[in-house]
Amino acid sequence: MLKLTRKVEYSLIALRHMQGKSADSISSTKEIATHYNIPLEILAKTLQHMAKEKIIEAINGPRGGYRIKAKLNNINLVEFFEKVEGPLGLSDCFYDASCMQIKHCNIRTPIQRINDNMINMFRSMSVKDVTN
Amino acid sequence: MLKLTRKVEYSLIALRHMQGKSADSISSTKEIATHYNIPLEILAKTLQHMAKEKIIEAINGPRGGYRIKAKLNNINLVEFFEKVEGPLGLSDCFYDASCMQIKHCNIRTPIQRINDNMINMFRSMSVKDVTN
DNA sequence: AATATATCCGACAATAAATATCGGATATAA
DNA sequence: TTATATCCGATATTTATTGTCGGATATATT
Repeated sequence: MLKLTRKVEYSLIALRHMQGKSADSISSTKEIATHYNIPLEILAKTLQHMAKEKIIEAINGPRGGYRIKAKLNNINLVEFFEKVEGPLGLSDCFYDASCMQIKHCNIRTPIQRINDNMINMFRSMSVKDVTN
Repeated sequence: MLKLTRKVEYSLIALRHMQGKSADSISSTKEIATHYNIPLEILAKTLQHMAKEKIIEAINGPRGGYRIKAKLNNINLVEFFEKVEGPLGLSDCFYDASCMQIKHCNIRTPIQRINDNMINMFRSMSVKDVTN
């Protein structure tokens, strides 16, 4: 529990990889996948997703690939995680009402407090803090 | 991602339930399961596990059940999560060496930093902070 | 002593979430 | 025109979580 997903890990690996090169140089999916031992198709999807979210931009065609588009120090980790994986929360009940014990639940408020702490912690870090 | 498991949620619900009663009164699995709409067998396992970890103690036989044994303000959330669910970490590689890109991984250290922040945050809260 | 109620516990089954694969499309540099 | 790259929906596989079953042991009550 409390794990990041591979999608998030692969996204961060890719961003850090691009970050290490000159600003407008282009990295292809294959280049990144082989270098870090990531399944090509998965990484492809992950990068396409980030492109759709305007974090990176795609260049089509041969010699194409991706390069960083957004200012990574302007994206905090909550925003980033939500762009890549969707809503964030220790329990589903914070963004999805359906729960068997919604009426009797005695830990919703306490867990909400922990959740807030966690969110604040992630919000205090930018993507650049991770990729630098 | 970054979710608590039901096992943890059920454990906290049960503890908070017991916390709300006089110190030596006993709560049976059935009582808790029906009140909070938790599958009986799952809750049974969860409570047995907490008993083995000396967080609660079991009283056998009819009119038996469980009551709180440990000082809940002496158990921080990292200890608690690890007792209930095992090792804690944003990625497996912090406690399990096997990783495809262990050699080339470029985000291990950055993620370790986030991980440390998260651990510190959980360590600063006691179980009692949640169940009170 | 018999009975009913409770915990105990290993093995297994079902479900859900995450991870990975496939097939075929479109874009474009050379 | 060709080769290389992104694009993207559908689907399969794997893993982790969640839940079920069967039968054992302990003990208060009658």
